[in-house]
Amino acid sequence: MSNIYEIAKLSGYSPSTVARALSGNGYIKDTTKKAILKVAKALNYTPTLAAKSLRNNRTDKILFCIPDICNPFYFNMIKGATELLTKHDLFTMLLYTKHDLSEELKMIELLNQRYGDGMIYVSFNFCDQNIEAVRKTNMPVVLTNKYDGLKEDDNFDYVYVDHKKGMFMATEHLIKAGCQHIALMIGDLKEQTSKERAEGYFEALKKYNINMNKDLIVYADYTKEGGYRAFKSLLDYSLEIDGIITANDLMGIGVVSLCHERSMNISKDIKIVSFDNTDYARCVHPRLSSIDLREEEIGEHAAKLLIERIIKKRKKSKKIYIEPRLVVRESSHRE
Amino acid sequence: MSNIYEIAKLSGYSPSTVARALSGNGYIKDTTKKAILKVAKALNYTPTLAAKSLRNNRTDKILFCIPDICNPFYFNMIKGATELLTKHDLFTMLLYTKHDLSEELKMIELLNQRYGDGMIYVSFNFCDQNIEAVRKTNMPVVLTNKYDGLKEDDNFDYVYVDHKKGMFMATEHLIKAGCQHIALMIGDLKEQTSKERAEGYFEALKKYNINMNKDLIVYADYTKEGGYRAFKSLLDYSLEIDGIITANDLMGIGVVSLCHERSMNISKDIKIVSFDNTDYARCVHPRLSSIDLREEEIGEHAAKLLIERIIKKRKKSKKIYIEPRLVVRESSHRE
DNA sequence: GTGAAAGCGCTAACAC
DNA sequence: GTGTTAGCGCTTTCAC
Repeated sequence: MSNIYEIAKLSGYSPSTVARALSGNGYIKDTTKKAILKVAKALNYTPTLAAKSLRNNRTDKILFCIPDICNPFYFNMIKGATELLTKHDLFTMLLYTKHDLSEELKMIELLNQRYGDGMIYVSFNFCDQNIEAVRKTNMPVVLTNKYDGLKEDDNFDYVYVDHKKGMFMATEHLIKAGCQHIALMIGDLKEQTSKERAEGYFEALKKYNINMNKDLIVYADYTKEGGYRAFKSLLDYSLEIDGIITANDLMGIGVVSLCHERSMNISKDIKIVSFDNTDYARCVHPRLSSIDLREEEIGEHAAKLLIERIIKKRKKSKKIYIEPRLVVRESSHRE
Repeated sequence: MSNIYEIAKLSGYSPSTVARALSGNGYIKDTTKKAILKVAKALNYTPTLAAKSLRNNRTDKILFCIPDICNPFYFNMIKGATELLTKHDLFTMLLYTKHDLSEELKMIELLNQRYGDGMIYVSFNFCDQNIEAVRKTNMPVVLTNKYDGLKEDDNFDYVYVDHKKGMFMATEHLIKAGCQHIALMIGDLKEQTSKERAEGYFEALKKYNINMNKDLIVYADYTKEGGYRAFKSLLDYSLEIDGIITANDLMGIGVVSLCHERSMNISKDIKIVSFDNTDYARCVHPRLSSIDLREEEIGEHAAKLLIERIIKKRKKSKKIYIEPRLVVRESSHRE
């Protein structure tokens, strides 16, 4: 690796003149600049990031923590964010936390060590531990979910999609389509996102005076296989079911699989609405109705907030609220 | 941010003693160590990466370049690699290149600036330009594909899956299942991976004395929509087709969509084999037969090679060869 | 056992 | 318009 001093030696100029030539800042004669750049090129010079960021306290990188890279739900979010960040010469560093708190804490520690200038933090479960760790970093962090334990002087930005409302919309849609026995397939209610979503389901049932049947709620792990198994146990319980909402598309696909296996007619025998509106929702037959959480916009907004903090030095926190959207497809058509 | 000097001041010890306490290296009295660590904790001290890596010429990060995060093909590869790297305290930094050469060059430039200690480089198209850029970095890079233009003194590691053989297996499978008019849906043949795969198709046809019909080859862009459109144009050409191989699962799903739309009986009217064997292959009905390229193992091997270079200082290059595998499912069952 | 000091490569303030 | 210098926070060698 060559450095500024080598270029200085070879070109016969001082290191600071070399620096001027390379950075474009400060006064410099055109001929010397050219001469220096020529030497730099010959040496295949590239600035060393570590030195630069030690000096400037900037890394030009953004940490993007996602729970799971295998879930297409995050693709568009990543895309939306990355595109905007790139425009401001910020690189996106993807880190995946495997849905695991201790991994999340490691990533926050990375921010603390200044692996990046800021973080977009996606988690299903903001809790006291991870939020406290984020507080300690004292760095720009955008949360992509609500967290109810915020303190008075907390200064986080966040982009919030109303999961509860999304679930309300899904449930209402099935009710209006004529369903009376609507099952809910959801994750661990200790996780905040699952909890919020479940609340939307309860609220909709209440509004339409439908009695909640606890046996119609099954728990699964947000995977296709999990959805398949959970739906099987539900069916084997021999309950009357005419609609089901799954808390993500992958589980929805698991449900579809089993319907095919058992020759159930989707939309006639049972209507399905899922969550996330990813590519997967359009892969199966019939295609799944799904709640669109508008991830690309979440990503864009998160990036925007971060850019404001880092580049424009905004001090006050901002909260952005995004409305979910119901996308109706064949899996829940009225006969 | 606190640093070693602050801790030194507050604890009453010199910076170098503080460093000893924090690193665990060198002689230090147990009581002073404890005292120093206490202060460090009180100040919420974390070492600054930039300073560390400037000094040590190590970042403990690995750059992982992938063409497309939206393609589940890479998931398992990332998983396989990350798990191994994590065990050696190397963090994986995902960078996606959007299938774009200039983006790839940017990522290589990042390596040059020592954003990471090494790189796992996935590309559909290793060409003189990107390979030359990699050469110039003089850093450990593992290529996950073959590149024919290697020079005598090149010292790259690579993990190589035989795409040609995979395609040969797919084609042979359809032939043995009774297909006579096998279409091929593939990407731009200027891209090396597409080209290799196409060769496997030609070779299999040749071996079984089936005349190659150029009209049966369609080009698509490795997306579901692209597959759908390409297959449509193929059908509208009113050719006799009893089998089709798609160069990835997403295009395969596009084909399945159209089959459903036109009420074609998959496996009876037309047999389908796709490539990659991702989750998507098991999402549709009937499930797709697919060539498994064993991505998780690719990732693991790539990580292993990199670790050997970085930690064990291996100097000589290594090449690892992985055999593809055919996974037969309902889309290509013999009647 | 502890302290002092140099240097990784860059930037920016200041001197000439 | 160019050169000198100090310092970012850490590690490591040498001195005591």
